[in-house]
Amino acid sequence: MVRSPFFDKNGLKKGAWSPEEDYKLRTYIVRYGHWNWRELPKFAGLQRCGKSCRLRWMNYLRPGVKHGKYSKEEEDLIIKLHNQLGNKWSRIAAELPGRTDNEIKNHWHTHLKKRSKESQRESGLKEKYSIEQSSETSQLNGDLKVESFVPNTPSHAILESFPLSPAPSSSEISHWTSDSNLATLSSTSTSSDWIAAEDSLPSFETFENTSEDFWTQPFVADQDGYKFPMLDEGLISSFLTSYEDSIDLFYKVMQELPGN
DNA sequence: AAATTGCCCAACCGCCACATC
DNA sequence: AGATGTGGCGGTTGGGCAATT
Repeated sequence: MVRSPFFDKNGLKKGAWSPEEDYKLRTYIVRYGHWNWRELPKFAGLQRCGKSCRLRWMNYLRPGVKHGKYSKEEEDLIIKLHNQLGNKWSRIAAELPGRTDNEIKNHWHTHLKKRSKESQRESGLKEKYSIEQSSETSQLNGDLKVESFVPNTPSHAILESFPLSPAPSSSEISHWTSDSNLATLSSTSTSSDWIAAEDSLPSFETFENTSEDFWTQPFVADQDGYKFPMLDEGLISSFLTSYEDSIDLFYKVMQELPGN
């Protein structure tokens, strides 16, 4: 489905990401943030260009990114927004929590473009029909109002269905309550080990907001060989604890919602 | 069962806007 | 004011996979 991995002339890896690469990128960003995409791969131990890392993070690894089936409401909203904004995928994505511009763009081209054309044709036919009808009926009975075609749902209806967005899905969160299994990984670990370890990682956002001068600190290397700015240990552990607490709370709330 | 076709989506590429020097 | 660096956006592509022949 994706390009097979290969190395370009500059020695940079291209193509599909391995679980190990995902793990390295996610671990690095969760711990230290994306302070500079160009430099980040070097520090994270990745043979990728910064752009590739950014894309992988934004479209796949970032907490809260939803994958899988689109709801009818989401599809209607995409069509509506596309009618209003055109191919402004990032603007459209901003209205759909958890969906990325890339994913929406793909979904549009593979599913919705056809549907949109069909409904436009239908509405065109309806309009034509209604004009013909109304001119006929008005001639006979005077004016008659014809209901216009309204295929869309208001955007707030979608937004209200994601009260805590952007946030990880409940299935992701259930794996994020500790990062204890990270320490057990090594170069001999299997793909599923890397995937399981990845799923245990928390978001960086809270931490990022906590320390404004985070990236002005000098760099050191941690036990995994990652380089990162020097930080107060207490700050890191308080971030992890508070994040885990809020995740637990969120998970509890999700379980108590109707339908769960 | 094998070959062909078309769909789907992750990832790449080029360009642009903005920030910084 | 111009050069350079970086992030972000939108168009396009490669190739796995399921459906069809």
